[in-house]
Amino acid sequence: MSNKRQQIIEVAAALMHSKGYENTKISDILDAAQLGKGQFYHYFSSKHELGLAILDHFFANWNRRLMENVLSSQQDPKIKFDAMFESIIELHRNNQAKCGCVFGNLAIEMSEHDEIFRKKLEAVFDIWTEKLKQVFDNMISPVQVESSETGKLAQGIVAMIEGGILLMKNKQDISTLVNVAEQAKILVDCFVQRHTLLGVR
Amino acid sequence: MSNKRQQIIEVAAALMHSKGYENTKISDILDAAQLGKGQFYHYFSSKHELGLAILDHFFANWNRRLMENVLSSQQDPKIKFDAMFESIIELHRNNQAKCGCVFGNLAIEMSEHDEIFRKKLEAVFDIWTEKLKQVFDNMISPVQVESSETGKLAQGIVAMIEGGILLMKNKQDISTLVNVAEQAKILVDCFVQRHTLLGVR
Amino acid sequence: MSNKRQQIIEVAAALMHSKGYENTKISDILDAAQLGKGQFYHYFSSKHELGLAILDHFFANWNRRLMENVLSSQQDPKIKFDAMFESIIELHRNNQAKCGCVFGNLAIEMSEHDEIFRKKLEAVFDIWTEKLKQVFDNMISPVQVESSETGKLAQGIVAMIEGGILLMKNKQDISTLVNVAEQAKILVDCFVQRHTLLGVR
Amino acid sequence: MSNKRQQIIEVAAALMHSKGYENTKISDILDAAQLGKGQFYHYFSSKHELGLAILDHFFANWNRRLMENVLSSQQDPKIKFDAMFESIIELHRNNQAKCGCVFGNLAIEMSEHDEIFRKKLEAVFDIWTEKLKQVFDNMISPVQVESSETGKLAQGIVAMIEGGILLMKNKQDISTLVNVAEQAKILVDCFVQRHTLLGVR
DNA sequence: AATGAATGAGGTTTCATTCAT
DNA sequence: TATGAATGAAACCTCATTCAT
Repeated sequence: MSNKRQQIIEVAAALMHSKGYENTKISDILDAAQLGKGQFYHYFSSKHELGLAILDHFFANWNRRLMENVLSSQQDPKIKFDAMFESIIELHRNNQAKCGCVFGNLAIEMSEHDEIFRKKLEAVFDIWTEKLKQVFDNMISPVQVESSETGKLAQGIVAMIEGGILLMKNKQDISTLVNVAEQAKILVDCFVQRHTLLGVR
Repeated sequence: MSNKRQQIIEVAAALMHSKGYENTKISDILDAAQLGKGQFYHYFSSKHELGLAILDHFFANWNRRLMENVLSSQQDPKIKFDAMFESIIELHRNNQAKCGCVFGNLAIEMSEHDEIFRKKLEAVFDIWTEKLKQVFDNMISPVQVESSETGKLAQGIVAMIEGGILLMKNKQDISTLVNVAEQAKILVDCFVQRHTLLGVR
Repeated sequence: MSNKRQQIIEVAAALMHSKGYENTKISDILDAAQLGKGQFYHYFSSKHELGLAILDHFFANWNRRLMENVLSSQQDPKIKFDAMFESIIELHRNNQAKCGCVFGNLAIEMSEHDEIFRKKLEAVFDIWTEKLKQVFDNMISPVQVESSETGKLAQGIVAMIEGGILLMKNKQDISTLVNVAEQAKILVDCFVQRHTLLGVR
Repeated sequence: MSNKRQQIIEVAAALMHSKGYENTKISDILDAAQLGKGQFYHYFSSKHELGLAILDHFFANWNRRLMENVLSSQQDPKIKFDAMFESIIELHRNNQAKCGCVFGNLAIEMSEHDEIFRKKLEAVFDIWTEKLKQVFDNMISPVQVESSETGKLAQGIVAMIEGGILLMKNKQDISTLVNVAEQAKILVDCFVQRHTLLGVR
């Protein structure tokens, strides 16, 4: 895979994060990457293919940064859970709280009318939910709860984060996300308390 | 306000809910409304103005249906809270869980690059949050908590709903939203329990 | 059907006759018709649709001029047959023997890769063959031959004419077509002689 | 002449036979020949030059297969004439009756706007006509007819074949060509009969 | 000889908006 | 009001050809 291709992906990824798929024009990309008019189709067969490549690019980064480095580390599950929020908040603080979550953004823009995007994005949210579920399982272990319980909690937490980012993007204010993260922690604390108390009994 | 103008708004609202602002073409609207191509600019000065009118239209409906009829009714706050979820879930079930929330959709598409849309949408979420806050205040009354507490919870709940709708739209499966609603209720229950117990003391 | 649409068809028909489908560019058409850039798609949904409209236009003219006015007239079949050649030769003389037959041209350019064009063109050749068959049937009537005999002769004559036009276009010399027409008449004379002699017996 | 050059010609010939000159893209050729994108201009100065080389390639094959092996053999002229049709029909049967005659195809596509192609193609048809004329001269020998008579017949036969192939390509049905070949033989039989009877007298 | 990146003109198509009637 | 024609910038994409290595 050539260097230029990667360069295009990176430049375009920033544009697409900020402007969405449709509103990112190929000419914008080529201008930003300082490439000639005909170059784009040397590296991508279509704008759609680029969009998917960008999604893969974001997925890879996110997977490494959050799923592997944070949620799969050997630390205490509570610490991992908190670290996830720190990482997410840090990211959006760097973006002035304006861009939102690429996955959420694209889910809203593309899911209804593009099945390929929809499936890829579904995988992102599924992986996230599953990883969080494992973290929650560990939080209450050795107590065992019906497996679907932690899975449902995990989905609720992912929803809170995505919704929190959405509100933050609209308000262009990071504190919105910070507050929603607090609420998410409370929900998890509730859950843990309920189940560890039960376990102790 | 003429009849035709309202007709355009209603037809366009459905399109914009499903396809977003940019992907809704004026010609699509006029085709769907069975109006001549020149009609549009008699009623709207630009596509942008139509977009805002549609947003107002959605706001008015939503305000009446949810804010007034449900959240401002004289019923028990818990019942109102549950009724809100029922109403939301009913709406999305009718849409085959595919369209998502117009406000969330437009927030993601427009907030970063269109300040007017951003402000209007911000108002929607602010009103919602404020109304919910009052419901939560009533749930724990006569206990008094620091005002910001219920406000933060309300924001968390709005985030959960928006995030739940986002995940639902991506999965095209209403059960996602149903589950997230459950989690939201749990969070509120936790809150209420914590504060009413304290209050009793 | 608007005037401009017809104007575009006529301008484009001349270009497509001379340059073929692919080599006729929409910008050429708009230049020739003195229309602005965006006009084309007001009248046609695609270049392909225009191509088919042009084909219909040529078909209508050809059908009226040759099939109806000449081959369906009440005259003696031999006279009709000769008149057909005169009409065809006259047409190509006016074109300096350069353009060839639109139907033959498009058959060669489009048949293999465009089923819609192929079918429309097939209809042209089928109608022509059928009309000629009837003329031949009349030439030898009241003698009856197996029906397929005159049909096969008719197909052979159509082939000669199309091939004659092809050679003429390549040589840019009308005399090629004139000679091939002579040969075609000889073939028909042979046929008539063989069957009327038999009939006399 | 290098090996690769010949390889390009052969691959491109097949493409150009099926798709014509304009619709055969250099990148298609290089893909099909499994060569790098920069290779083309080492072997050809332009697409135009390649087109002419392909024409020469087809001409050489055709000349050997039909003009020399068949029409110039030492056999009886009637047998040679029939063998020519067998060879042609065999060729098109192998092509599923879809491609048509390269020479006819290119004559229609190129003659009007490319004088070099036109001349080369004219030579093909002239050679063919001349060779057929000799065959016909031999059929009626020792009877002598005015030389132009057999020449005109020959041109008529070439026209029939090209027209028959054109109709066959449009119908995608080999039986069209088979029938036209029958009609061509009838025309020649007529001619021979007329002149040998005269000659016997 | 060989590779694939680079160029850039130009192709079809889209669309918000304006104009003429 | 109402109609649809007109405009033209700009979108995505194609492709013959040239360049750098």
